[in-house]
Amino acid sequence: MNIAISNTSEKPIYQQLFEQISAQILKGELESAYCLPPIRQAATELRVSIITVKKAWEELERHGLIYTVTGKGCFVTELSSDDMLQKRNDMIRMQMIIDTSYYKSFGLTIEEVFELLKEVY
Amino acid sequence: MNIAISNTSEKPIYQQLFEQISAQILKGELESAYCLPPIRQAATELRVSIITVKKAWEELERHGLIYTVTGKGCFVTELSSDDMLQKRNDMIRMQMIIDTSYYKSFGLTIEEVFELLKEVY
Amino acid sequence: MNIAISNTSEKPIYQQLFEQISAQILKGELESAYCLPPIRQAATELRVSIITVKKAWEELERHGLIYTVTGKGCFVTELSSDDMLQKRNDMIRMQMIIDTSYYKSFGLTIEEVFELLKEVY
Amino acid sequence: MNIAISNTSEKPIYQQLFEQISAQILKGELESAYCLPPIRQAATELRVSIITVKKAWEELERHGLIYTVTGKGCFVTELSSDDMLQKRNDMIRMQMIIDTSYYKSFGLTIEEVFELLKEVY
DNA sequence: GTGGTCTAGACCACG
DNA sequence: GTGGTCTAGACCACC
Repeated sequence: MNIAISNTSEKPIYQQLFEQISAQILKGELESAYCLPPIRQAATELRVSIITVKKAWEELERHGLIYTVTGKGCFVTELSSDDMLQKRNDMIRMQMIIDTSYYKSFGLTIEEVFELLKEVY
Repeated sequence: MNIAISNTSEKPIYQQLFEQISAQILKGELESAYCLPPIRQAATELRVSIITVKKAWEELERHGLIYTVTGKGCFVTELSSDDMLQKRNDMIRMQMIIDTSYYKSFGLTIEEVFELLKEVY
Repeated sequence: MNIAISNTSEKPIYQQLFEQISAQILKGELESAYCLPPIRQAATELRVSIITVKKAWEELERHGLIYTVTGKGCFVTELSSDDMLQKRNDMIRMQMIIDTSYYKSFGLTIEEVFELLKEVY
Repeated sequence: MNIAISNTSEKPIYQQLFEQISAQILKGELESAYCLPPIRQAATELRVSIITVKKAWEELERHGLIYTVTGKGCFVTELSSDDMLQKRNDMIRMQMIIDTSYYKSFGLTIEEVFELLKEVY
């Protein structure tokens, strides 16, 4: 569990959990069929509520990144590299649509976006 | 008042108001010393509560984009083009720091970000 | 009329008027029996509402600093230097009671107040 | 909650709340990471509206004196004694600039201010 | 007329 | 349970 949680962030904790674990899965850091720790253990480790962990796991399952075997645990779905790349890009693109709409509202051209992004990155 | 409000959006209404108006000011669409509509009128027009409008206006004032004269109304602060560009870029950069941290968590290089961004923009 | 008005200040304009004129009177800058400008003229000069000027003049009269002769104008009350000093100190002391209660709430001793005041003055 | 509220004061209630609590924090009366009472409870105790409390809390947060964890509560920011002294003096100095401008308008020297202040304190 | 403040009461997301 | 948001409606000071 290599997770960093910020209690003060505006992002809900379950969302932080979901984002970080899905990123790890899609980067290939968590192998296929890897068994996630039981939610109670994860909750203890991360010092968050069980409900919070459960919500994050559900979100992962809804995105097809893990599957639950009742009584056994939660396992990382087996995905081909292509599928992983596909899913990764889908998730990023979805976020980018929101991000760019913000930039556009300020009248930025894509060149200006690149310029500023380079500074920040 | 050229404002679009989404009641279903996850973003609070006052935040939407703030973002859109600040964008309009920093794009130069609202001239210096322009008098914003009275909060009660704005609230009626936009079909939101007075308090929601007030909260947005307060945020604008806190960012130095407008100033309030009690009993008279709220006016757009006079800013030089340089100041406006500065403030605009500050606001965007602030958002970009959040955006890029998300991209980075997926292990994307800046080139990959540009690639995907170009598709979306 | 040597008056500076701030529209953005939190202090109401009539209060600003009252404070500045009473200060001028009690500093002896406005001679006894000096005739203040008619409220309409003052309002035009200062670019404020007649009502605002009237309110300030009323406040001055209530404090015994001017007196009104209907149809003739408003005149500075004749005061001995002692009376002036007395009134001046009364006004300042009244304000100081409020000011010091704020300092005290932070647990400041009078020595610390002096220290900080010296920096600011 | 050792707070005294004056409904007759010219100062808005949320401002009174803010001033008294910030003073308590900066005097070290409220320990770091101390959890403020829930806004609803505070509102009931103090017999004011929830919104009034919330506004005061927001002001405290904006000044970096507390931080909010949604769903958990509001906590006093951990500050070093130096930071606390710094912030305390900043707040007082800010007020003193206003206070002294009033004294100055009467032509008072700093010695005269000290003299009168000593009487009042 | 304007904004400033306060109230009571509701619904939601998060933990 | 917590805070976050939104609503409708009221009263006040100022201009």
